[in-house]
Amino acid sequence: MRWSKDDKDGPRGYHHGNLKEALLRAALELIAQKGPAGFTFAEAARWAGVSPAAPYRHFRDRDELLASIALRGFNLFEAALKRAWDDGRPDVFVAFDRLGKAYLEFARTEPAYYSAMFEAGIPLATDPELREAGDRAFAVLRVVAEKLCAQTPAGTRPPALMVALHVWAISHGIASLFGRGDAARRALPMSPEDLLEAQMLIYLRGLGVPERKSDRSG
Amino acid sequence: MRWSKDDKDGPRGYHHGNLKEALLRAALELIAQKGPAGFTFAEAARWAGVSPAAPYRHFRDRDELLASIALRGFNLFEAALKRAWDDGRPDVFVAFDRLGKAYLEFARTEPAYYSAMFEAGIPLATDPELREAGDRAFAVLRVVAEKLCAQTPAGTRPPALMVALHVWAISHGIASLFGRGDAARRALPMSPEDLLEAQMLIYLRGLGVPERKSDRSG
DNA sequence: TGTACATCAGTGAACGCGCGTTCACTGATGTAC
DNA sequence: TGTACATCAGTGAACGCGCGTTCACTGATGTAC
Repeated sequence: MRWSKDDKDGPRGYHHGNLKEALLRAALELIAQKGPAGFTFAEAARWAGVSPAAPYRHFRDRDELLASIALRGFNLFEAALKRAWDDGRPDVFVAFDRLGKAYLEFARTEPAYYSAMFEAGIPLATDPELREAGDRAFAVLRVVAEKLCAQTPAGTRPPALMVALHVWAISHGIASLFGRGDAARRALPMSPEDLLEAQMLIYLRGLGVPERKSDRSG
Repeated sequence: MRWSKDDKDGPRGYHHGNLKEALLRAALELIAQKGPAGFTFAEAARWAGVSPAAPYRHFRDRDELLASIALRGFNLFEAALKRAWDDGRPDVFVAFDRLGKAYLEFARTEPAYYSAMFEAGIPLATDPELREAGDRAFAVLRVVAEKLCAQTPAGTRPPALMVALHVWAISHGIASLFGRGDAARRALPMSPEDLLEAQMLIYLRGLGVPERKSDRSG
């Protein structure tokens, strides 16, 4: 399928009408198929049903397109994490569990965004807008970490920032090693979701967060 | 610098003498600089000071060269982890801490091997030799996990395989998010080593492994 | 030790290909009056 | 409502480039006798 002129608005003739959007979608599809390195400006144009010169009206070059994808990815990611966390309702544990599952789900269902964000090697330092979007997504984890820390015994309470980084590292580790079912990764005796949930429960126990009555087993 | 004919054995003239090795080294250097996607057969040949047709005497194609690198990487990785673990001497905790640091050190000092092994998307399924090498490296973590589990209260003892996967995920998560100092990654308020050590200690506490007297702080 | 020969490991020229990029251009759209 | 014009968003042809790959070849090395 092609995200071309007749996608939704009907045929547009000479002007595409929504080429920028179509190029982003084409790039997402190509990245999902072949990884961030395996997409070219020219092929994205072809997918959009447009001449190879057309993309230059909308993006300076390949890297700018990739950065746009990462930017949008961070925004979607932030929204997905926020939605899952839902301000910690009905309680911190249920919400935290949802958060982990949402993380894995994002990595699995949006592999192109995920790899543009974390694996494509886009230099965050040089793009403030991108960096801020990444920071906003991380801020969600940061808030979650604060709520978790608030549950720990006051004497040995760890820094929330550190806990946020731990949560991120665990999630990213599982997502990138096991979370996307391609042939390069190995088979598992349990689902990534179960693996992550178990790991999070052990980690929380280690933090000294009191356990809920129901799930002692992990 | 070039890994060319006069590298060690003196000038060889028409025959390179050790081209296969030189190509592997050139590829490692190129991958370290530009990522697994950013190395080409032709450029590796140029680095080795050899015509673009020469590599075909030693590798069927680019993918075979990449797979060779991943294979060697797994072997080196296994050796590094084993060396760090040192059969759990002088005790499980000290050895486990060393293991984590060795993991991060490998990812940092051998980024080319590391990304060929875990990020290049080489299909493990189709290359038994590669898969076995990867399995042997993982087996080290598996043994470590068993020793850790042996320290936990018998009633709630978790499966060693799961613990091994957790240890791997934590290490990989930190290594790939924070462990290599390129511009794409973000600044941290603490070293990856400290971050990993703290996370491992919390995890062990959560497993119910009794703590050593000295380090209650994490 | 010397010679003839087979094999090995390179050369270098050539090819087709797709990419990134540019350029002058032109059809379509929006707007002022 | 119609017309003139400016601007926008595309075209399509062309370019140089580096890559992967092949081919007949040849210099170097090893070995049999």
